[in-house]
Amino acid sequence: MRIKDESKTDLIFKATLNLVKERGLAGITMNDISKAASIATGTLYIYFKNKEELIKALFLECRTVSVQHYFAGLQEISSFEGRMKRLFINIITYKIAFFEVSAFLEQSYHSPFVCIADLKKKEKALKPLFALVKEGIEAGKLKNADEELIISYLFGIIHEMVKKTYFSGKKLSPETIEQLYDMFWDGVRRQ
Amino acid sequence: MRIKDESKTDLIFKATLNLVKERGLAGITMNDISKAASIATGTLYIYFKNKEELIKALFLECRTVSVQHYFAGLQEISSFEGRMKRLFINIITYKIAFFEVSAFLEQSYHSPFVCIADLKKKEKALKPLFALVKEGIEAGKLKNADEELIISYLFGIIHEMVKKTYFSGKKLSPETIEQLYDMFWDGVRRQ
Amino acid sequence: MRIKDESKTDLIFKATLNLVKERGLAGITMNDISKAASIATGTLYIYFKNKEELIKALFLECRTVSVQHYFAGLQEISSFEGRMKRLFINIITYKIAFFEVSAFLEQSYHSPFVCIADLKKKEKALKPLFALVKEGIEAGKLKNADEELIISYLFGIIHEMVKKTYFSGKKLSPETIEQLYDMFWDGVRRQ
Amino acid sequence: MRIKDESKTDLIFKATLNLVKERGLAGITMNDISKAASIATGTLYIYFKNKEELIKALFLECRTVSVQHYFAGLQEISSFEGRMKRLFINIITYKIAFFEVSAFLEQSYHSPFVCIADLKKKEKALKPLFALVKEGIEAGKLKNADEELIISYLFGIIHEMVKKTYFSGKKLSPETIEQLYDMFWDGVRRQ
DNA sequence: CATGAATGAGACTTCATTCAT
DNA sequence: CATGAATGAAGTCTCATTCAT
Repeated sequence: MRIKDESKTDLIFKATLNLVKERGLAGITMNDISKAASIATGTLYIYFKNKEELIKALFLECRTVSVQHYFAGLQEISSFEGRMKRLFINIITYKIAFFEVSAFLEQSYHSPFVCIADLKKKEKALKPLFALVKEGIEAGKLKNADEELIISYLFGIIHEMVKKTYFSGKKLSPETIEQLYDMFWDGVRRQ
Repeated sequence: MRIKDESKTDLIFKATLNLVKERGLAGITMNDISKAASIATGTLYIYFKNKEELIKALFLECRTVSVQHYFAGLQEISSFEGRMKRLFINIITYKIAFFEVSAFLEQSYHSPFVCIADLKKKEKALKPLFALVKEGIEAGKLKNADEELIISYLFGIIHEMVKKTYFSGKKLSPETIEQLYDMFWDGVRRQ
Repeated sequence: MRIKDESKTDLIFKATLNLVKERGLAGITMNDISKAASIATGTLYIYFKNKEELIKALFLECRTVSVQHYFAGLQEISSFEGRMKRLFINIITYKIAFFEVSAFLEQSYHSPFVCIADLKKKEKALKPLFALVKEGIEAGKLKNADEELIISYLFGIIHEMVKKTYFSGKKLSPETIEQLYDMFWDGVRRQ
Repeated sequence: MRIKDESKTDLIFKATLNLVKERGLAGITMNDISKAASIATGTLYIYFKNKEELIKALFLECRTVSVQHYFAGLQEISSFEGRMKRLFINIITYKIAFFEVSAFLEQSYHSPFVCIADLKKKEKALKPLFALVKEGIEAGKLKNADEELIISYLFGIIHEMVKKTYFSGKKLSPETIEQLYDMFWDGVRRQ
């Protein structure tokens, strides 16, 4: 018999992400996905109970993978400032490079597929980020604001830039990233 | 006669905005809208050719009204710093108060309903904002960055905060707005 | 607007009964039903939430109508024997004339559509029959057996005969009915 | 090798009968059957060309086995009355004990799987029963009615009782069987 | 032979749109 | 204009059957 190939899950995920990037979460059908993944419609239902489960699974996968990239290489850096910058660069670089993931996550929040319980888990995944911010505040390096406020500020800057970059069709130069980081940093550092 | 028309259009718009806020643009049907607006399905098609036109019209309406609020009372302020701050407060206050408008606009960008031509007009509507930023740069008050970069920075911060506020279910205190503005301002002012 | 025509429910019911008679409950699709009723598929879903509800509603309708026919004209007859015979004739005549109803009810019992709760209500509908049998027993005219036993005996005889008649393609002559009734009566009367 | 085959066929048959008893013939899939039989779906198709063949084969098997039970021990009884009673008891006892077989046969008649040709063979299998009834009529012991009428009467009584017993969840006591037989016998014997 | 993943036709159901009233 | 029942194309999902291992 053919062995159930878990790499097929990946195939399906990739096809879905590409379609969502192009047409939006609202505009894709199970038929679209199966065709994009070069498999039969019925096969989708071997790997996922229904459309909702497929989207939910993809959502969780995207979030997990995203967060892993965010924190890559961070523990090797000693200075707080270095880690902050590396984190910023990590996030924006990843979100640009894998815009489909970024776009999918964004749209999932407003979809009927992802429930609040799933969203709650996000904060857990971002704990190291909270810790880093807390460390900065306590060390007197960041403004004495609510951690969540600072994190919203961080992601807000990045999200908007990533979107703008994608829709403009241009590349994001290292210089622009540097400029953006400077704005971020000047905004949060204690002055 | 004309008055009756407009009031019904408004009714439809309001119903749609509320539904989108609750279920997302992907999850609403023409039937949902007509029920929420307490009119018959067929009546929708008297006022709008089809679903796409309805969404598009609502999109344009939302954008126009939004921008009007953004710039309200701005010309009465003389100092650049004052106008910048007032603009920031205007935008975030409006987006919080009319989250349904904000959420709808956000989702429309990724929908199959709003085309690129429609989006292009946005920049036109935001011209006064571009002018203000340009003025700040030329006056040496803002960092010497690309105007679009600064505007992305501005909206990024606000969008994220607005979303966070809505989903947390809490109110946004004037103090927090003040804090957020400080971060914004420290990020963009020339230092 | 077109007024929701409750006679359409009847149209759907009749189409369904005919199809079930010909192909069995297992072999019919919503598409089949809509075509047989000369309406669009979607229209079915205006009148019934889904296939299960359609079948269930038809089941209840068939049972109600059947029982009404069983007891027609019974109260005009004074003698117990007369009422018993009239009932027997009523039932077998109705089941032959409306074989589609009879067949549908039979098949519904074994379908995934009709639940036990629905079946329970049957006994309530047949109460007058139980009363008649009880009367006969207490008057010493029927064998002193459990009422349910006697009623099973009654329906068993009829059901089998009705099926046999339909599948043979022949008519059931009054003489044969008479013969069958004699067998029934000799079986139940106290001797 | 051949033995292994037959044991698997049996396994499939038993699984199918159980499922039909629980969910009805309409509600079972090849997947259900394979799971209930603890084999792979593909294996089903080694033993049966397709679903129709499986059901048809099971139908024929059930009928053959049923009839064997009906006539078991009959030739050892000398009196007509004794044989008649034994037959009645045999049939009802078997149908109660193997209700799944009884239910399956009943439902098969109305299914798209069993064709008329298959049904015709039934009468052949029941020839000894026809002979017995004929003997009774000619000996002046049974009413002078059509043999088929008497046989319908016999099976009708039994079928209804068997169904009632199963759905009530209770056991059928020997006394009740005796009572039912008395009703049957009083109904058919010449008086 | 046995397996069960893969297939895709066809079932059930939804929903944008039309139309008779 | 307003209505909402009717439509049917298109979506989601199931399941008998095939096939690579």
